Amino acid sequence: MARAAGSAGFPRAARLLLPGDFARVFAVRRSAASGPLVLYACPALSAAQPARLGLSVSSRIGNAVVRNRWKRRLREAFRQVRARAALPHGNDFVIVVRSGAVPAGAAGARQVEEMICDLAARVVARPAYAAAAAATRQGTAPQPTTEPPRRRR
RNA sequence: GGAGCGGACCGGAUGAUCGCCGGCCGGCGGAUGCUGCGGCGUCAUAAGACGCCGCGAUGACGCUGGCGGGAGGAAAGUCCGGGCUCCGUAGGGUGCGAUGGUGGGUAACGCCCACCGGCCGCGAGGCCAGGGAAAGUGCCACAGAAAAUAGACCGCCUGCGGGGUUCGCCCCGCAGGUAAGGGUGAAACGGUGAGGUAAGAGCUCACCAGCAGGCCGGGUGACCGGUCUGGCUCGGUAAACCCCAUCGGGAGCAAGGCCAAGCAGGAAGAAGUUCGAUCCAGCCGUCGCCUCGGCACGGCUUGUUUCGGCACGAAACGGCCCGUUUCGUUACCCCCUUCCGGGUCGGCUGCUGGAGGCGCCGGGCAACCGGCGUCCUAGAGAAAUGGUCGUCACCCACGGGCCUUUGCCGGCCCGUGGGAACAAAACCCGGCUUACAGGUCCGCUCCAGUC
RNA sequence: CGCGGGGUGGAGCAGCCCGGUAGCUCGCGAGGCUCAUAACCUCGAUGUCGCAGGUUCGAAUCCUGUCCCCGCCA
Repeated sequence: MARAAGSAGFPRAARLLLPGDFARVFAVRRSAASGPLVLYACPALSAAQPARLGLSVSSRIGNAVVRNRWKRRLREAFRQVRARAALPHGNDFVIVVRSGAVPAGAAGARQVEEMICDLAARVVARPAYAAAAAATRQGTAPQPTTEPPRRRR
């Protein structure tokens, strides 16, 4: 099991790494957007599990340096927020980057942290999300995990 | 001092703290499998419980501590070349593609070095797809008479006819000669001089330029120098087709190997029988043997087994042909081929020590090669090398002070504010190309000044 | 990783193979027709042919390099 949520570390277990994880999060279709970021959320299989993060930065954003800069900035911000226990447990998040400019410096880092907290709180607070969470935890509706994400075609 | 040419190199340093990736060394827990990890099933849900399978005392797994390591000169673009892996093998011709002075370097190259030739620059130097146009085909707009086996628009000359005349000749037409002169064009079929002619013309001659061939000398060679002969002169374009020479089998680490898990199969298909050998079977024969049913030997075949040859079909063989190899050829099944469909996309490995870096010596003009010594320097995988706060160094702007100067310029110090590029390994190397803040060093050229 | 296509007035496309004049439709501007608008008629303007270099007398076209956009395969 992963270590306690109060820890400041950011182990691999706190990351979304498999294509299936991403597909499940996108299939739930619960998102909020603010500025350059879009945050997708999905109830995890166990509600006590600490929050997990996945990143999606397309090549449209910039070259490899810019994309890596975004990912590091977001991982660091997520780590800080997670250490303060400011994120609701039992959720998986995927953050999609929409625009190119990376916020720099300490002020930029704080800004990103606030943005993540705000977006996560907004998505999780919705009534529809609570219903989805209940359905997932019941185990009666595990369809989003197996359903392919490209339904809009 | 100014302007410039060629080459080599650096790509911030350091500290605190919090993180990430992988390596090594520990500590604690840890089973006659009830406690760990992975998977499956059932039940349930807040973490879970139970069962089964596999792994784990060579220590799995969890927690935790320490040590040392962690992007580039282009890691980039993916434009070439190789290693490596698989395609059972990597053959000949043709096609296709690439390359294109010569010699060398190299694992190899479209790369590098040296040299040759051409062009540019006062020079240091720079650039060049730089084989063949007398093997063939095509094209050369507009202008111009004519644009490629040359060609008569004006002009010049001769002859004939007509007309005019100041009797010198002039004008018009026709036929012919002529490439000297005109003008066009990117390009007009050698140049100068003399002879020659009705006028002219390489028509002839001398010299020069250029072409082809022979010989001599130098060089490994590209080529250079000299000499003789020839026809007297030959347009450009091959980054137009083409010819010649050389090279190239295909795919790519998502290659390939192992483990786990999972699923579902279906449809269609062409081509043989003649010959040789052989096994079995049957029939016939034999002054053969004998326990009278067989054995032995020989021959035959509408049969039959296997092999070979030939023929046909398919594949290896992703252009085609030949050749080679494999499989198949009465029907069904199997096999083979083609088409459609289904499942997986998890883990381990390949995975980093190599055509490797540095130093010295030797060979070579050099690229590079050889020897010796020494060093170990990233291995991620939704993809690690980062965040924050300082200090120092660098650059820019502004302000102030000092030095220098007639002044501008310039130099040093302090303060404030800002900036700090291009860009991140993805199997590994050798190159090429492109991007790049700022800076360092070496060699050389030209111009000006001083001694 | 491997491969293919494209970049031409404001928009969408021809022209490129086989070099010499950049054209079509819509749009835009002016004028006409109409009481007026649309439609229609006449006229007109607008092009570094993505960029750089080369071959050629001459390049949108041929060659090389480079930048950007779109797509395909596993």
